[in-house]
Amino acid sequence: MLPRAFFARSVHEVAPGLVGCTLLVDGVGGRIVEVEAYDQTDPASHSYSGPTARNRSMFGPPGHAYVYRSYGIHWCVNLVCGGPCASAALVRALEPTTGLEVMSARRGTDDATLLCSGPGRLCQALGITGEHDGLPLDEPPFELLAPDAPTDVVRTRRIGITRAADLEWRYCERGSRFLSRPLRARRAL
DNA sequence: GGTCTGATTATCT
DNA sequence: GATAATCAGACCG
Repeated sequence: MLPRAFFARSVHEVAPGLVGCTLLVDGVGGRIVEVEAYDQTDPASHSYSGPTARNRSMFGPPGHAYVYRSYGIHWCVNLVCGGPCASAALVRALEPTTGLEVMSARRGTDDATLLCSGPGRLCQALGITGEHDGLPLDEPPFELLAPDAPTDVVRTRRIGITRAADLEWRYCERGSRFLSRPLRARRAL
C-alpha cells in the first residue's frame, strides 16, 4: 500500500512513478498505464485560476482524490500531489486486473480494452463519482499498490486540451494495449 | 483506417 | 452565452 506521503512531492516526480501502480476502489481496478500531470502554473490545469468550489480538493493536502465532472457526462479522477502548489495527476487509463465481472457489468462490454482505457471510462468501471472527491487515497474504499516490477515509461504530449498542448506531461507504459490513445512511433514535423 | 457530431452540465465570462 | 482534462455512434473511404 502506497503511503499518503508518496504524494508529498512534485507532481512531475510522482506522475511517472504512478505508471505500473495498482489502483483499486472497493477491490475493483487494475494497473495504471497512463497519467497526466497538471500544476498551478499550467494554463490547462483547473487550479490555474486559483481555488474555486469545484477544484478545492486540488488545493488540499496531497494523497487525496480530486474528482470532477467532465463535459457534463463523465467523471474523472486525479491524485493530488505536493508540489508545485495545487498539482495533481489525472489517471487516464488502467490495465484491468481485478473485478473484471463488476467492471464489465458497469461498462456494458466484455472488451477489456474498453473497460478502463480513458478517464471517463475508468471512473465508470471503478464506480468513482463526486462522492469520492477529497477522500484520502490510503484508506478504503481506495487502495494503491506499488508495482511488483520496474515499468518502462514513455513521456509525451497530453490529450484533449487546447492550452499548453505542447507540454510533454503525459506518462504511459510503453507497449500497453490499454492506453486511451496509442503512442505514435514518431511525430510529424 | 479515419473524421465529425451530439449528449449534457458545471463553471466562468 | 461559450467553453470543457470525454465518449459513443454515425458516416466516409
